[in-house]
Amino acid sequence: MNHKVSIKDIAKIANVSIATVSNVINGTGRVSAETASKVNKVIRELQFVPSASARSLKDKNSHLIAVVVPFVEKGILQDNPFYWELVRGVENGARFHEVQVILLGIDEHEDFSFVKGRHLDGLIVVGVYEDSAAYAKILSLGVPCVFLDSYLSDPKLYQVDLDDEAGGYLGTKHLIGLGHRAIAVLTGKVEQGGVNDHRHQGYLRALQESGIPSLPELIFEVDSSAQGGYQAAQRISGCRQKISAVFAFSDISAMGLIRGLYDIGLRVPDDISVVGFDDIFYTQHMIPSLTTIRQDIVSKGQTAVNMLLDQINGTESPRRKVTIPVSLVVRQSTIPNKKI
Amino acid sequence: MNHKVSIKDIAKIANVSIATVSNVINGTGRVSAETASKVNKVIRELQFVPSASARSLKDKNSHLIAVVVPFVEKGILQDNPFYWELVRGVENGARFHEVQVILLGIDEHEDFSFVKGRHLDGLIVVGVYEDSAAYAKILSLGVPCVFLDSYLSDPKLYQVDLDDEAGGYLGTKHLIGLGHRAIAVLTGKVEQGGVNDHRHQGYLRALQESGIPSLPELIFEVDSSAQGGYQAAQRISGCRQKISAVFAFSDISAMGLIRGLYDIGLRVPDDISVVGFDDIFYTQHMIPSLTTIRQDIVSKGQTAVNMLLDQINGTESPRRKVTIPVSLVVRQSTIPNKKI
DNA sequence: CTGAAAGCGCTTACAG
DNA sequence: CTGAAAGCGCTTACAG
Repeated sequence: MNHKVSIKDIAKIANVSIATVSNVINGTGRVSAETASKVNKVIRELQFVPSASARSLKDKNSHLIAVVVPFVEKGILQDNPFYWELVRGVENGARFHEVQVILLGIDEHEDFSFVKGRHLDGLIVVGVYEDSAAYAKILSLGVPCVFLDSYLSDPKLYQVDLDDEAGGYLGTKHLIGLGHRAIAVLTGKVEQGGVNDHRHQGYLRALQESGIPSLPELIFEVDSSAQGGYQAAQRISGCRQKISAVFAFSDISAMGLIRGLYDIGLRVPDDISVVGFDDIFYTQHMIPSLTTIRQDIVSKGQTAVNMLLDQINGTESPRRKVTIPVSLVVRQSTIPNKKI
Repeated sequence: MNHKVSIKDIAKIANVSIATVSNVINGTGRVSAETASKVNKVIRELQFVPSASARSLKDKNSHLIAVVVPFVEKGILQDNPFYWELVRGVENGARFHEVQVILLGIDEHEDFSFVKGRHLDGLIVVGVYEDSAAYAKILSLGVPCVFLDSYLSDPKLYQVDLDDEAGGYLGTKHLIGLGHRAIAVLTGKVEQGGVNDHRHQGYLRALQESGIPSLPELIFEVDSSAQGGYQAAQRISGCRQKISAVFAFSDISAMGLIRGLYDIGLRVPDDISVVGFDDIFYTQHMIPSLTTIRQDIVSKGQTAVNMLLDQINGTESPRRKVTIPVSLVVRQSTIPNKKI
């Protein structure tokens, strides 16, 4: 289209130097009100927008951050809608600060060269493990980061986590309160000290508190996916222990589980009670609606952005680690244990 | 951290000029194999990554595209997981071409200055209407665009749409085949010539083909959301016509509807059959699982990226308009009309 | 209060 | 095959 207008064009038309135009734009230096308004007028007329590339070439910051999420398989992002919620939160928080968000899936071969290449101001990293290659590479980048759901041990790191232990505890406690004793858990992949491990710890604490022994055969380490939950149904119904309740560590696996149980003739909640985790938006529309542990995913994303920007701007907030609270939402998928 | 290494550092160490380094990096000009390998070695050693800002300052293209999606309310993205699927497709397609993706929610006040500011190479725009302010502004930008689900009349525009009319036809035909005659539709917001209008046209065609009169009282223009579907349940059960089947133009509203019907004592499919639209991943895990019109959302995103990049690179493909096919997936939510 | 000039890290004709 | 130089659009000391 129309040959891109630059600061030079503005300067020429406004009859000032480019330095002055720059000063007007950035509110730096001292400019007379008169000159400023003259320049601003021209800027408006020509719809001038400063070049981000030129700026970041000098400045050394790009007002660009990336949300880094792991791929499931090569090249394709996780299909858990959880990520969408998170990204919505990040977009929302970033927008408020005039920063733009690049979305980025990574696998173990990612070399993160784009971080340098694009002069990214910072990274929001979701779910990396301490011993992963990605983690090491990210740290070596020396760029501001906020880690989500990662439970990293280094206290210097900025992290946003959920109170997973409390979630595990609350869900289990709820079931115990309903008279259930043989409570199975669908943990998803358990990494030492990771999200699911913490939820599991909460489960154990609740059990212990009520003097219920924890049985290893009640732990099902199946995939955190609908398929994973679906497949678990078989194993649960075939279990020696007559399981009366299941706590799935993700709504998505709870959904698969319920469907799986249904297909082998078991009804929720009549035959088995089920508790999920996350409170993904559609849990309330399921039949039966799902009792679950609620977390505010959008606010998690917003919190992460804010921490990242504080870090970038040197407004070092004292809080390096934020824990988002959870709560229990009781719906229809859990009822008192009838065999009591 | 370590003072950013530039092309100059490489040149100095490799004992060549910066022009040569540039040529090696880009495979341009003529460079002896010897020199090239020497330069490459230094690049590798210093882990040099060229600056995207500096490049785009010269080049005039940034290898950055944006996915533009409308906000529901101010500042927050739609919560329909449909968008996540789409974004996954775009990320995947873009990755393959070494382009990065900015995610951007817009409302009617968006001025799109970031497009100029960031020198974006192109835009993938989801669901804008011909008479919207956003549409006019986007066109005036003069930047390559691909419009998704927008049904714009200008034949010059690059567009990816779904075969919505066929979808509307297939779903309705399926219900008619099962003996249903009083078939209600939950349309979502109908814009003249838009997505839902096309689906509605398909519905009308199927009806007409079977000699079934179309009754205006069977058209429910409720929100394409779980809430919208939920609220429609009341009106549907209270309708004069004894409705035996409902075709919801989104899975998300079908889900809300089924739940709403359930809450007032109506069972799907026994009392009412329901067909959805989209085949969002969890439809197969619902109880009953949902009969729906399937579209491949991920491939829609991929197609859009490819068209956009062809356009950017001047590899003008002859196809300006691509229509993604739909198919019917029969599951448990539809059964023969018993009152026949 | 305002302007001339250097420089950010590249690419691209143009010489040689 | 290789290099010196200009220039992309800004910002930032530094003069005046």
